[in-house]
Amino acid sequence: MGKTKVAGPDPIHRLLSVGEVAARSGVAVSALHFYEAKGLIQSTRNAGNQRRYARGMLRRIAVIKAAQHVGIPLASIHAAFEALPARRTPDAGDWKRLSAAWRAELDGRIERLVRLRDQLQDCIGCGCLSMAACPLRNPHDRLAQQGSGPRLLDPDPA
Amino acid sequence: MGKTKVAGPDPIHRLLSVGEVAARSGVAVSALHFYEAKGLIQSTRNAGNQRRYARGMLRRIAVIKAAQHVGIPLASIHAAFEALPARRTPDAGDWKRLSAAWRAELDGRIERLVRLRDQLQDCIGCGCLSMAACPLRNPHDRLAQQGSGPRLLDPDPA
DNA sequence: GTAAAACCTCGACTTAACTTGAGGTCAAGA
DNA sequence: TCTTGACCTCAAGTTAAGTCGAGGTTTTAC
Repeated sequence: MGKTKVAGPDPIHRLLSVGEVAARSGVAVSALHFYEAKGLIQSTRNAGNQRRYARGMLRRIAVIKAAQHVGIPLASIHAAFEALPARRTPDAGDWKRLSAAWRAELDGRIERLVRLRDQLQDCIGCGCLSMAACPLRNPHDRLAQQGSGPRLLDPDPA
Repeated sequence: MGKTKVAGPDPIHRLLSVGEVAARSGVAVSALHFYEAKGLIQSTRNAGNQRRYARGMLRRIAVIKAAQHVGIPLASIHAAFEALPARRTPDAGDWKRLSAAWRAELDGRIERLVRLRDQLQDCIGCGCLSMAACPLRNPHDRLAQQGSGPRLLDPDPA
């Protein structure tokens, strides 16, 4: 990827082309198209039907990336964005609420992962999956009762 | 799913059919076929070309499920299994080594997730992605240098 | 001995999150 | 003006981890 030309010191209100947004956000042009199709970002069009982005979109994209990075699926990000003010640019308070919600989700996920880690060690490491204490154990005398087999470890509340 | 018939108290060396394994492991028959195609499990065939599993395969499947549950992809599970003794049944020590390796991986993942959670809060929550201290910030003066954009947060070492 | 249940293979479909390519248009510099 | 390079749309491909169905065989139970 060569560098996208940037025409000098941009006036603060200049709209950005899709290539510029891609370069600055580190997201591929195709991904931006994709996000737009999914309703995660918006753009206006110029006379020649090319996308033009307001600078604020960069923050939105940064938030998308951050959320993705911690494993939040696009669908959830989309849902969270729906809760943001309709068309006015979200302010500090808006973003703060968003991050608090995700923080809670992450706390839960971390906690779950810690539990799983410990169980994994007990279960695989014990060398005997037939021990009564082992959650991994699948007792011969208790076959799949619910059609979904033994719920090893814990069910994913996602 | 109706219950699969089990012909009384099975002799300990009887081989299991795919349906029995499915019922006991809680894994669908189609998934067992899939795992076999991927080389994660093995079976022999009877005269009529039907799969027959040694009892030990149940443990292997339990380990697959446990690993999957903590987010380890099948490809990695497969790789880990390659390190197990070729055709002899893995013993306690073998499984112990495996779980230790995964434990380490999980420790890393948890640690990373904790860091990300804290950064997420600082970055999104701060209400100003342009602050110098914010890792999410994408400075105007430092455009994507390596063709992959700013490495927000931290790269995934998986 | 026959019917139902379980099994077989193979190909197509599913979701997520994109990428790649084809075929065509728009914009900017020499 | 002309030629790139950036952009457009839309369709199809990709990976993971399976599921589902069709069409056909084997086993089991009565």
